[in-house]
Amino acid sequence: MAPTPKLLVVEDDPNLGALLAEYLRVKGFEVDLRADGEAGLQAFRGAAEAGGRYDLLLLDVMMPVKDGFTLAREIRRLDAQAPIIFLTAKSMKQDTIQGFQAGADDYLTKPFSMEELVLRVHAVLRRSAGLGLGIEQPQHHTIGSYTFDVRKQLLRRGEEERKLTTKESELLRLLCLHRNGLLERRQALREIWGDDNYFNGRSMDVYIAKLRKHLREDPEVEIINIHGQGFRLAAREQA
Amino acid sequence: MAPTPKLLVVEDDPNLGALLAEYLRVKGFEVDLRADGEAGLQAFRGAAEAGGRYDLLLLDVMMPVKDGFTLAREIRRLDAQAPIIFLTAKSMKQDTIQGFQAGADDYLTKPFSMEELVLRVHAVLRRSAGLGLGIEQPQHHTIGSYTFDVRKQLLRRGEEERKLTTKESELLRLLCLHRNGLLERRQALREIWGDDNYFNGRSMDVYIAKLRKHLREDPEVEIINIHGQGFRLAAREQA
DNA sequence: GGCGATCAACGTGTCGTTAACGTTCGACGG
DNA sequence: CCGTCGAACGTTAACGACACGTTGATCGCC
Repeated sequence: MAPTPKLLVVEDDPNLGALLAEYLRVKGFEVDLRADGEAGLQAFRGAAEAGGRYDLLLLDVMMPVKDGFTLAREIRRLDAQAPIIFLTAKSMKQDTIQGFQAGADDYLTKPFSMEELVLRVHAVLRRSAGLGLGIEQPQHHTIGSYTFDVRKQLLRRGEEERKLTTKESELLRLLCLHRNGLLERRQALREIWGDDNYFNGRSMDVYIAKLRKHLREDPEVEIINIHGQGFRLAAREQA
Repeated sequence: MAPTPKLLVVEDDPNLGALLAEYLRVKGFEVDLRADGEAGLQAFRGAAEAGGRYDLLLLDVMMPVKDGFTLAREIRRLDAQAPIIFLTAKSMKQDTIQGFQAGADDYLTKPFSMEELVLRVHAVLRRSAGLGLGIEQPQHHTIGSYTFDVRKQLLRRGEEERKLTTKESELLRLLCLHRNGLLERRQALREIWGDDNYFNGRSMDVYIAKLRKHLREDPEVEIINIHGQGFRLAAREQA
């Protein structure tokens, strides 16, 4: 997921579709937009034939020509692990919705906020990153004498157990993935904050400070700044 | 359970059935799919005659020809310890659901996420591995010094015995399934309430409070909030 | 009416951002 | 080398937004 993730949005409402595509592009995604299921399927096929691949599919459920669920089924036949997020309408009956939702990696009920959408997209991409290669995203890191549980946002050292906030956790997670290497400022900012402006940069520095505080009981663990570049988590893998 | 576990999925909705089967195959299971109870029974018999055996059955409850519950009873006559997970609809009455629970190792309420399904499948397989004789897996949990009977909705501690309401019981059940792990807010809301809006969220908080009250006699049992993520039931498995 | 579930309201705590100010870094000219 | 300066970074505190906890009222259904 290092470069810009590629999304396919299939949404028949042209207004909403354009809005979604535009917003997601601003947030740093590459977006293809199609207006119905048939066109969506063609886009998916086209990408596959061109040797490419969508990282994530956003499918409206209620569409003319071919609904989102049917489309999902056909796509899953081509690529069974393509991550899919459904966009469902509030007005749908629970019963009819059930089937759709069951096959999704996630789903959003309209109306939803753009912010919420981006959050979900990131979550699903993170989960499915490296899935095809059978590389499970580690849920658990060892940092010197600490252990860090990503999902539970918990940092343990012996009996001590600290709850981390979401941002602390996300940042520490990225640092762990680049352990003893360089975590670039921009990359971290874009992945966690979605945008690297001045203020987000300051915010990130605040969180670096918080993490250093959390980790300072083990003198062998350090978060080192590389001026103008980023940060490096210096720590050995095993206690 | 060392090699690929073999599952039988019986689901009349062809869309959902295909999705389930494909997803589970991607996740490393061998999957047979049947569209109604009668066909499901034949598949089960066929496997037995061929000297084989399914490791787990996933049965939709509402099906034409032969519903999931009837099918389960007939299968249990042939193999009393066949692990079974039911797929139930939200719209079902609680009463009938409780009947199903009696014969189930677990059940999922539609809509559920694929992730959740795989989690439960693994859990049941783990439990049923090396189970020995045809002991029906009782649907009850140990929570610190409490025991929780899901079917009877009873929470016991020593001589004390509290009746739980339906919602209390469902919520506690989900917490138990994720014991010491994270039960995501959205997931719980969707599974129990069917929708995660503001008010359902408040409602769930009300029930979390009630459960904490029920469980506060054992100081080692805690329901911990993970801000913005969900809840964690911290408790040891055995008293 | 009694009970369970939801709704509404309000208090409390947590989180993330921002501001403010201090410190370090590195380039550059003397 | 050394001194200077601006930019980048470090840290703390404060604030606003919002998630959570709790209580009591209300609704709907035996």
